[in-house]
Amino acid sequence: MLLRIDPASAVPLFEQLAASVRSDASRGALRAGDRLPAARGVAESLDVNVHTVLRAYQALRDEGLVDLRRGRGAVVTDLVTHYSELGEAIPRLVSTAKELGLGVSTLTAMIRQEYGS
Amino acid sequence: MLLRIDPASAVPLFEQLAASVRSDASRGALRAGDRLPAARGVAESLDVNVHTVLRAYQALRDEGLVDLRRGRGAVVTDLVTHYSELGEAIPRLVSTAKELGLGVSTLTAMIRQEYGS
DNA sequence: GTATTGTGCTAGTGCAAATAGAACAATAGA
DNA sequence: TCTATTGTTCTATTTGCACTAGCACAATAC
Repeated sequence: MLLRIDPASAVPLFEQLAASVRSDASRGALRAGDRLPAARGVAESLDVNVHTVLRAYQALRDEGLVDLRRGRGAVVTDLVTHYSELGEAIPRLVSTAKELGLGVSTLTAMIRQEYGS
Repeated sequence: MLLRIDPASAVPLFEQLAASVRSDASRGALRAGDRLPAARGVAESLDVNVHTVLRAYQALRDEGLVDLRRGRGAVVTDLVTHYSELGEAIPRLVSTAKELGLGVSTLTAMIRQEYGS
């Protein structure tokens, strides 16, 4: 379990952290019952604030990927199996978009639009 | 040509405006040579600032979807044909994500992650 | 019992979105 | 050519969010 961030990116740190976990989930590197590293430890090793890490964890809890409780930490739920199902569809769409010369923000904006309808 | 926004959304107004145009493009409702409504008119009818509309137009210009010049307005380029090619792949992915119970931000975050790799 | 871990609170800083007003420049059309 | 239209550029202000910081609190594990 390794969390990665790019401090220079425009994407918020807490979103990068959550995305890092989701990425592991869709790659099959995470299984139900696995425990994410403690927020305080992550914060120290990445040199970010504890609240920032916890905000990422809470985002993952809101979408049901982890179970979050004090004393115990962040535990991956059964939902993780669903994430790996998207592990094929997403790279396919992204490569298509790249071939067409579409940027990230363009593609995500189109998806947001589609979601709302 | 109808631009729609949701002032209550967390998504920036200028991005919503750009997304609205992209949506029309991918639906085939826009053709090369079509002209977007003047920024001042859009701003007035949607009750937003002119600069906000122009920022959306400039974003569309940066990605090559429109040609932007004073006096003439925003004219849709040939790139619009590419957008319609994604008109099938995106709804398919989105419906899959919805079936899995994934939210918008989750899906877009996963795509951002995939894009960077 | 004690350390660990998330929860909740207040407060401050920095940045981007959005608004506002004005002057300017290129294009279209009469 | 003259005039209205339309995007461009500039400065300035307000607002909200991300992030940091420190602290006390509560639940869980060992």
